[in-house]
Amino acid sequence: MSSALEPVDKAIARELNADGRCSFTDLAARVGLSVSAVHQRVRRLEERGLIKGYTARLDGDQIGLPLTALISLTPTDPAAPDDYPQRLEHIREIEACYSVAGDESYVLLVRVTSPRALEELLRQIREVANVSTRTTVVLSTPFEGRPAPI
Amino acid sequence: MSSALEPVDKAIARELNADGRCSFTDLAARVGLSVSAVHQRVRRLEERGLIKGYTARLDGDQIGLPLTALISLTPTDPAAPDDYPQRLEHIREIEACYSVAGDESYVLLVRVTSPRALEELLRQIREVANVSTRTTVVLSTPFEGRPAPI
DNA sequence: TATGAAATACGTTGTGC
DNA sequence: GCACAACGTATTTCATA
Repeated sequence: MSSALEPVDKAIARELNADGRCSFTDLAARVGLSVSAVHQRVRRLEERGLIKGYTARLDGDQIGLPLTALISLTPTDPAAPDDYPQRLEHIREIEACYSVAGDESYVLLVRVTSPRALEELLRQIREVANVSTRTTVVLSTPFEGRPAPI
Repeated sequence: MSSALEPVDKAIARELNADGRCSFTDLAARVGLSVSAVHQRVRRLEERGLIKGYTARLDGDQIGLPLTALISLTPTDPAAPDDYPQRLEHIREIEACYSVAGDESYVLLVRVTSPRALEELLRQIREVANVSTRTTVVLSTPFEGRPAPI
């Protein structure tokens, strides 16, 4: 197994998760280490893949993607090889893809410009992955992307 | 309605969404504007709420939250006032809360340490929000948090 | 809104512990 | 693995167009 996560690294991860643009100077102060030590540790966390990247959280409505949906996938041909994520990866409207336990095989989180765009996206997903879909439209998002409980 | 999104602001949002720690200097070069102009625009996008914040994307396994689940909520008492998000907000294991169209009222995305923690979380959600739950366990995450198609 | 310049703060690397 | 110091670069503000 991978080596245990030290409290300092945990604190660094927590702080950067809550504020991804936090300066190394601030970060150092918050975790009680020198700037260069923090710098070194952040680099290692990035290399390890514990920190997978940094992103600005955007408002869907304001960037022209006001329609969010959850799409559950069921293979049409149960004997087909399970390469669905690969087949779907190039579709940029798909923000996330989860392999799930339950009646269906995958759940996708998608963002589109309009109901028409959703219709077209569903057609594309069914075609490219050979699946049937069940779509749950998101009416509103009380909250999203909250900091992890670490 | 809010004023239309200019191409430059769109580009800024796209770049920061893809790389949240990108420097203003780089950003300026990428969108073809001076550093101070970009600085000004980023501030405005933050104030407008188009940029809601910045975050480091973390690996659930490595931070000790290896179990992800989607939880659908159905109110036990259909006559009760709909203040579910408020009731659930304090539970930090809940990363996102979507109000959805369909058989159920809400879908939650949660991350926990173990099956036992999930069991306890479900108990807590049912108690605090007076709902019944349907849980879909995530087996693996082929991809997540990809950049928005803008 | 944009730019360019000036002052301050920060990132980054090397050295020694 | 950490701290300190030194250098170059980035951020931030302001004056000006």
